[in-house]
Amino acid sequence: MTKLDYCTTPFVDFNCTKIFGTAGAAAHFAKVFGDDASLQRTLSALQRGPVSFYRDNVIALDEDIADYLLFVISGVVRTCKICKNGTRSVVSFYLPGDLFGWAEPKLSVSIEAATDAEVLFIKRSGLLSLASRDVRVANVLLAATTNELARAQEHILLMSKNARCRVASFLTDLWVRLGKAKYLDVPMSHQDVADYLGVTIETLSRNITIMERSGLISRVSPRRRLLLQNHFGLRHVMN
Amino acid sequence: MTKLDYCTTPFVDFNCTKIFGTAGAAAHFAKVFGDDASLQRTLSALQRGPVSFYRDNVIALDEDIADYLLFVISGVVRTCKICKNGTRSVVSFYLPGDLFGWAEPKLSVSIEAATDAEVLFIKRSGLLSLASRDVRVANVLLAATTNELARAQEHILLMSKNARCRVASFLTDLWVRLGKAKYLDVPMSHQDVADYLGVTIETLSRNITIMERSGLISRVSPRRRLLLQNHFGLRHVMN
DNA sequence: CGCTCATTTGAGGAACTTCAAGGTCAGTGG
DNA sequence: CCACTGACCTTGAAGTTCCTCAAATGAGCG
Repeated sequence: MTKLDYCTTPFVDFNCTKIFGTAGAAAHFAKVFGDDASLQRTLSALQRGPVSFYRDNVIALDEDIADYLLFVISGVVRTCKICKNGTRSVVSFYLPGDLFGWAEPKLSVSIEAATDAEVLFIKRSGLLSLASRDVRVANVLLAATTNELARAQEHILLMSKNARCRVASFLTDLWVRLGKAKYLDVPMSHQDVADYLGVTIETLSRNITIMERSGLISRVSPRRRLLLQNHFGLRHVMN
Repeated sequence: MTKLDYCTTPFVDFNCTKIFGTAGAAAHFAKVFGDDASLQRTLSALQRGPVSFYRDNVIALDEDIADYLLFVISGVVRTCKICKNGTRSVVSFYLPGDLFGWAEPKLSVSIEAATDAEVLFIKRSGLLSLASRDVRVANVLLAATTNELARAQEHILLMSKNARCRVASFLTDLWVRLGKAKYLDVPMSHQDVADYLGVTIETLSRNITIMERSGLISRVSPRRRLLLQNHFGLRHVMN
């Protein structure tokens, strides 16, 4: 867990350049909500953005009123909590295509950009009333929520395992979520990963080294690029 | 974490005596769904039970198809997972009034009675189509899900703290969920609590002893009855 | 009373954290 | 081009927490 002095800048930059126009956002949206034109129009009336954030920008603070759901267009968004003793825990990472923010009525975590990221804000009340009229929307919302719940429960299970297993599981899971590319480019900092896994960065680093030495993974040239070499072995470490 | 030999009897007793009639179930239901008579009739057409389970009975196995949502009428229900190395983790406890079971499409945990318990089964598909017609039902479902999600996220935060903090938080949280009675009668076994907190029963026991010695709590005569004496001190231990 | 099961206590060892130092890399200015 | 800087990651050594194994104690029940 990080100490408070690692904490992110408490600065909301709502005026970042909009990289995507609404067309780009709609394309991302279509993957989730389908491509019904009239539905898309209704949805785009509810949305605000996309808004761009730089790494470590705060998107919404703990205790804020949760009026908007968030839809990640690019980058990685983290939800985290700083406790009184100054340690930080990362509750979840959200990748492009993820829809989240169901807290009622206030946030219990703060929402921050783990990398440079673009986020769409969708008025919660509007989406809810739309869902009561359109079953497709309701199903998307239900799916998003149950998916997030399933992920949270997996996270709980992970946290009662040892560090090696947590790291192996995290890397494999991230590799799957990012589309099983040849290389795994870990997009967030090791500090973020460590705070997500409930270990120190030193323990994280040591366990990556151990797994590298036993031939399960290897570090490749750019900053945080890994090659998962022995998936069978990784699964064994994951239990 | 428990070893496999502590595991629950893999035996489903669907023929236990029905203790409550439908009237009793309806009363519990009304607290959640309101007391509209016609809505109650529609709901009772979807429900099955209440079914009684003895402690440690399996209600539904991991990997089962999740056709039904569960509504706890009495007792405590736990969801848990046994991993390959034989250790068990408890993901969540559900108390009377809790509605849960949103896994899609298969369960990823098994559902078991942590104490003798009565459970109502509600056809998922029926409840969903009812929700698309009745906003009240939809809201109840949304509230149940977001509530469960919030609880899961709290659990994640808990798991990255030390053992003392986890135990204190668990006891306080349980005391609140059970209605802040004078005494806290912990309904589930220490093994269940330990597996929920990701510590051994020995660590759990030692930390209860330590908190008792420092005057935060005290053990009272019946089996697992505690008195939370110093709520301020407890909050301090919880961070 | 004597059985069983659940819980508590103790001692030793493993895993993880803490503290401290060293290394790597990209950006910056001489 | 090269040294300097700061952010980030890695490594080492010492200390703490928690787990494991083992035994004792306590509670409920025939």
